Amino acid sequence: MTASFTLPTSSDYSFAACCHFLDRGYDECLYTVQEGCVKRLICIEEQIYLLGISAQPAGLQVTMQSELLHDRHQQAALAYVADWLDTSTDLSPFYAILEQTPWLAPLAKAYKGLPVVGIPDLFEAICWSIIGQQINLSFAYQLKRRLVTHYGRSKEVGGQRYWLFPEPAVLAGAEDELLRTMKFSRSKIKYLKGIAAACRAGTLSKQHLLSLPAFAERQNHLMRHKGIGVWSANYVLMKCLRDVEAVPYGDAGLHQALIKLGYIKDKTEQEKISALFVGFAGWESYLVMYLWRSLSAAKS
DNA sequence: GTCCAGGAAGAAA
DNA sequence: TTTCTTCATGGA
Repeated sequence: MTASFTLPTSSDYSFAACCHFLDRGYDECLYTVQEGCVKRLICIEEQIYLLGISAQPAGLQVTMQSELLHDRHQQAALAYVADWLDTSTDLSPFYAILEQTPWLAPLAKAYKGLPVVGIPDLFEAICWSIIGQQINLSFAYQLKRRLVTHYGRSKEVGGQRYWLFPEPAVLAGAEDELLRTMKFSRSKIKYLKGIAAACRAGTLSKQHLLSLPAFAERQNHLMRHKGIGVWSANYVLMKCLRDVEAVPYGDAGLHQALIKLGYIKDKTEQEKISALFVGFAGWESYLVMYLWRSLSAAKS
């Protein structure tokens, strides 16, 4: 059975802009983007649903397919989509700042309505940050696909198989040698299994991170775990905890974008980069998002 | 063949 | 405290 709901969005919001970001040409295995419809599985209290998300005049249309549907699960699914796709942030203050900077102003126009697309699941967000360390993105997506299709649960709907990111308990017990054949480095294996064990044990949780009042505390709590450095901590805080002040300093994509726009000549100009973000206080992660988006030239 | 990717940890200086 | 080395693979 299929149920359909409407999720309101902020005024400037553009689902099309989301779709373009979600479908930048990488081999993503956790969702599909086809004809203006995003589909992915979601697991709520051991119940698996296929979500379909598309645009409608009043906001987003979210459909849920499953054998049975609990009201509580419906609310959780809508909350997940609202968090993932950042549907409630009013972007106009961000554009006001962006347009004051001539060399950045074109980004506001080109990607109008693009929010910060997140990764609501903490374990998934951390794993993705570790997988993506120091390797090119296409290889990172290859690694993620091997991990997900081997250790994740899946469901076939309409001839298409969809996947959930693996559970911490499953990855914690993964065989090192098998992960090696998937081309994970020994350090990535060690980091991923350590994070999996911490998440399974509950010593690392989104709920606890959210309870820490200061940004620096959340950063330090993440960085206590092997495999999470400054870049990963900030990446996770930006994509999962939605800390707007989280900037993944040192990020290769960030450097590329700023070089391409002519703001810096190489990645050594770190002072200039931090100076730029000072002017975007409260909207730092949005600037990062737009800079990343500016790297994929395909569509606007 | 070389360089560097959406870095991090451990060793060495 | 700062800098160097290693990790692993693949695309340019």
